[in-house]
Amino acid sequence: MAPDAPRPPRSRTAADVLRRLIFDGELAPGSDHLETELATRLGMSRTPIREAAVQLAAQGLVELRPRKGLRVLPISPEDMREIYEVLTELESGAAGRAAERSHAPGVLDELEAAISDMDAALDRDDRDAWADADDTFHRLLMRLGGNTRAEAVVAMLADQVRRARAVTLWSRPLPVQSNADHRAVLDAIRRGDAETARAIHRTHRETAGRMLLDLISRARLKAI
Amino acid sequence: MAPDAPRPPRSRTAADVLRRLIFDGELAPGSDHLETELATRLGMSRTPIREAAVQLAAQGLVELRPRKGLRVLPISPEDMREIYEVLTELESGAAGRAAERSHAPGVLDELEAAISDMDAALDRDDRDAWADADDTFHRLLMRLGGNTRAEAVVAMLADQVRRARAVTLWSRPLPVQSNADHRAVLDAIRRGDAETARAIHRTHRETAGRMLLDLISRARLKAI
DNA sequence: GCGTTCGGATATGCATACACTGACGTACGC
DNA sequence: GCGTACGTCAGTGTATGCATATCCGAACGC
Repeated sequence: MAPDAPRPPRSRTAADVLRRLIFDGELAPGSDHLETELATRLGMSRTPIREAAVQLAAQGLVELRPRKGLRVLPISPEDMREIYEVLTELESGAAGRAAERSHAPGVLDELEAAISDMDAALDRDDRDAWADADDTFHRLLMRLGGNTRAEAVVAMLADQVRRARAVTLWSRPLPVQSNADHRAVLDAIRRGDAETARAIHRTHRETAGRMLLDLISRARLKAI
Repeated sequence: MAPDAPRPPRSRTAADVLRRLIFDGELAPGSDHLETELATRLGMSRTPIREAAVQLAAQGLVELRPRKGLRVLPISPEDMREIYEVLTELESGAAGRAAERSHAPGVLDELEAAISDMDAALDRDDRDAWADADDTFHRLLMRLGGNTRAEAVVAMLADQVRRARAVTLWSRPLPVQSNADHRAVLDAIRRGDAETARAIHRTHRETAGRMLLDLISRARLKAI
């Protein structure tokens, strides 16, 4: 028998469920939701809902407007630029540090595996699988950077743009260049070439950011 | 008469007061504090205290441990390294972008003023005033970078190390090189020389970080 | 003497109750 | 007809009560 898992606190459940609802678009960007309404919807009282709301607000996913309810923050092109700028700096820094450090043998293989998964997904034209593997790659890369703060910040910002990807993933060109970049970064890390790892990843993110911004502005999306 | 300000929500007061107590060291690093105790101390019920606690936890200032109370997180040398790495990357990025953008006339003068304040404080050997002006300089610099996310992240991390400065400020050498760096960054921004602004500020932060780490490890401080 | 189990004390997590504030609509005055 | 003032109502912010889970100590067994 699995030792029955202790029931997670309701506030935690609330935060998890709300996050999922936001990512899935069930709580649309820009929409308002009263605490009472959410409490009923999740089958709990307002107290844990409020606690979760405060956390999500601290992570920049929602905004708490007294009497208006909790508003799911839309991401404007300007927000997108900001987020990608920070991602670019922190991730390329992590790539550089990853190259400077030594790693347990298996770890780099995981990165390799994520890249292979992306390749395979591209062959099948399975964009969702590609996106998942891409997430994994970037998450592993941050882990290799050996800076938990940077990791946490990047995770938070990645969450903020996650919703946007649902929109852009299907209208963007197939991300083939992306994967060449990933391999080049991995190679540089293997060789311990910090400067190259940093530079390539920086360019990679800058390009991706510009492409997304372009996509969004072409689509006349004022907010996502 | 000033239109009487509406009374701020208790939860906000709680967060502000707790932050101050932490910075002032009245809630010592590593110490535990029960919600009930804090509620009594701040003259309010547990509800707003909890809300504030969740916020502070999200900012990485405290940790919520069921039944142990809220624990003021100590900063280890390792934490310090992490934080300075992120500060280095985000601030130097901001310095670079600040040089690329154009600014309203008065704005750069504020930066200049902060630097002068630091000079004056150094002449008086007034380290507290120097630290305040240094804060102002770095805050303004981030503002000039034009990235509110980066600004928020940096502010959060600066808060995390604020306590440490109380310890290091008095044992470190007089920060004279610091000010030369600041002027050089400002000059580069004025000239629109992004590359130089970025590079100098990066070196500035790297040096400061190494110095602090050195100071802390010399003092055998395992945590602050 | 040491380990284990049981019981009590206690802090928390959550639900609920309530007062207050801000918003909106209506009605009145001009 | 337009602007203003008042009343009503809803939602939040906060307090409080309670059930539960956990931790510590003591007592018992080995």
